[in-house]
Amino acid sequence: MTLNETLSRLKGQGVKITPQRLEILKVLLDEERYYSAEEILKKVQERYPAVSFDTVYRTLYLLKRLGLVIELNFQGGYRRFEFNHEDKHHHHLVCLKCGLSRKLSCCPTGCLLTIKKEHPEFAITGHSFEIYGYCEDCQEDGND
Amino acid sequence: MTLNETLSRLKGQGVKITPQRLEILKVLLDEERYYSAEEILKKVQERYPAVSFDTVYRTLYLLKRLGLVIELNFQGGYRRFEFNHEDKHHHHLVCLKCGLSRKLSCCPTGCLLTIKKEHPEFAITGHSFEIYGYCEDCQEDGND
DNA sequence: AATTACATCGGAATAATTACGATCTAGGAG
DNA sequence: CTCCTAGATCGTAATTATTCCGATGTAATT
Repeated sequence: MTLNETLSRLKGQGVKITPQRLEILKVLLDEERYYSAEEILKKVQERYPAVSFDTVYRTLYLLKRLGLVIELNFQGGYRRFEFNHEDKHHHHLVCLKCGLSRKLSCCPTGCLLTIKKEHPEFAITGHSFEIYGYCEDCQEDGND
Repeated sequence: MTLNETLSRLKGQGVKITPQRLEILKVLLDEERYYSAEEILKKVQERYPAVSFDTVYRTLYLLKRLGLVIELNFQGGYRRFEFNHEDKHHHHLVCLKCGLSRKLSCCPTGCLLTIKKEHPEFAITGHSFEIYGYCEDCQEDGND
């Protein structure tokens, strides 16, 4: 999705476009990877030094509620955020070091169907499927 | 795995069995579900009121390193811990309200193979696959 | 029973996230 | 274009989860 498409979609939902929100969106759209809240803050502060964490978190959760951002909970309790370029749901291959993510072509739907049959009493609301490892660049540095 | 099996396995690894560790193990073995660190602390304090968070966290990560405990990162950044009853890797159906978990019979190995072929440059170290929802009991109360 | 390496306690430090009152501003109305 | 107002932001403080640390205690070996 382009920045303009995103903006008009936001306007359509009655969301105000502030310079801070615009900058956060630019950061998210710039690179296809998971960002920590702090990374986003730092990048936005390069242009708007006064931006606060509050704004970053509020904007991220706003975008998440609207389906434009995906949140991932890494092992160790680290949360990261990525722009949801497509509308349809998909999974990721994620680098544990730099946060780079690659979209995956497959989704374990077969498993899901089996599970729904096996546990009809359970109200399933969602699932996670992420593959972790180290990308080409991060394998070279010692990864700990 | 029974408590005794677990204890002898720990002794075999040179781990001291303290009353606190014993109590934490009893809590984990009692019920098949994910616990937050705080829940475990509370339960252990029923018997040993002086136990500290430090001990709980240290013990959990000790058990995790030894493969006896699994850690899961819930949406929202909540970390929870469960005893790993079996040695072989498996996934869970998890209740977002009470933490109850049911072991799943299937693992998306098909997907994994496809992905390995598609991204040979990526060093895969692990994957997560969890299904979220509400268990029978928690559907009745308003779930938010 | 003595020894000692490792555990624990309690509280303080750190880190991540959320809350809040005062101030500011995007975008619609006139 | 200017005014108006709901909603956004700032700066900071509060909250929450987790980790650290020095003093003390203890499991298990000798």
